[in-house]
Amino acid sequence: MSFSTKGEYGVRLMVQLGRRYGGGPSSLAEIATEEDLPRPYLEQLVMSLRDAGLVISTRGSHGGYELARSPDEIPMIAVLRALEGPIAPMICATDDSEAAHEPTCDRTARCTVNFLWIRIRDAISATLDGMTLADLVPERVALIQPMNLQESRQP
Amino acid sequence: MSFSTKGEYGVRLMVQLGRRYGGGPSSLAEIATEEDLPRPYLEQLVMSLRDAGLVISTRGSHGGYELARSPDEIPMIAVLRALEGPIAPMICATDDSEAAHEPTCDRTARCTVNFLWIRIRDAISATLDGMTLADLVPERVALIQPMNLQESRQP
DNA sequence: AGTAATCCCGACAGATTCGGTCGGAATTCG
DNA sequence: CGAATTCCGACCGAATCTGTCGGGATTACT
Repeated sequence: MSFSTKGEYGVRLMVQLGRRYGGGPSSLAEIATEEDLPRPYLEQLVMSLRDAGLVISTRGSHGGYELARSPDEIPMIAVLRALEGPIAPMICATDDSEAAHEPTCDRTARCTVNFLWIRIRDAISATLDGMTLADLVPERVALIQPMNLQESRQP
Repeated sequence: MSFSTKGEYGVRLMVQLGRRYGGGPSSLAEIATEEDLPRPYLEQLVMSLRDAGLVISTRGSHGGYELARSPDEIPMIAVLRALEGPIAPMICATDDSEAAHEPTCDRTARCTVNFLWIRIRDAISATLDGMTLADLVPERVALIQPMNLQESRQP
């Protein structure tokens, strides 16, 4: 099971915006060139990010997109939720409204199976909860958290 | 991002086989009825499980499928890999051959992004590594690990 | 031997999603 | 005004998902 390229492209877009943070809006054409991604496709993705309040847009000439907040205030779980939808390995394990969605499970044997999806969902959420965009912006990764790269190599 | 119904149906199938473990082969028709799933579709799924060595088949009349080993010797990560393919949130984070697939990443900015996918992958793998089919077979869940259900409710 | 049950296997097919493309309208800056 | 840019909806080919169908191979039972 995998994320789609929406997730990948969108995160790369956010990283680029992170590097440019504080320098005013950047045009999509600029970012599409730098990341070698199709600009019209990025247009679609950035809409989701804008609707989620993660980036703000400036229309007209010299317009573009920029982060709505500083990178360390943008949790990666919010980015991926905006791009890929709710983080749920299975419908019966959505994490949006945390309470009272048990009735969606109708059969008995499946409850034990549900337990599996919930564990997976929680593992992903826990990982994403601990990360912000700042952890992925190159300068900060190199300066502040070099040990994270070491940790993740061979766990 | 989510697993497909292949994963769900396949796991439910395995749980059913877990409950019947030790009682000889069970026909797919039987399991399809009990889980209310389309039998021809289950046929496809069970092929993957058989090819992965997780279940063994007996042909002919009174034939069917049964677990290849006892439930506590079947790690859930093997079940999901057989059903859904490699557990990788993104192509650059496959976990099959653990060494030397860095060269697939060609751009520089993406390396920091790759770091994210690897963390997610590791989180899922770690969760799945700790679970076997025995954890999902109803009787054992109720008798041996009731506290797990408590733990996972509101983390 | 015959028959019923069952796995095995490949082909097909409708729906949905993925991964974009295209064209144009609206907005803003110079 | 004109150029740059976002905004937005429509469209589209390919792949995947979620099955269905038909028949062949194998075995147990009578």
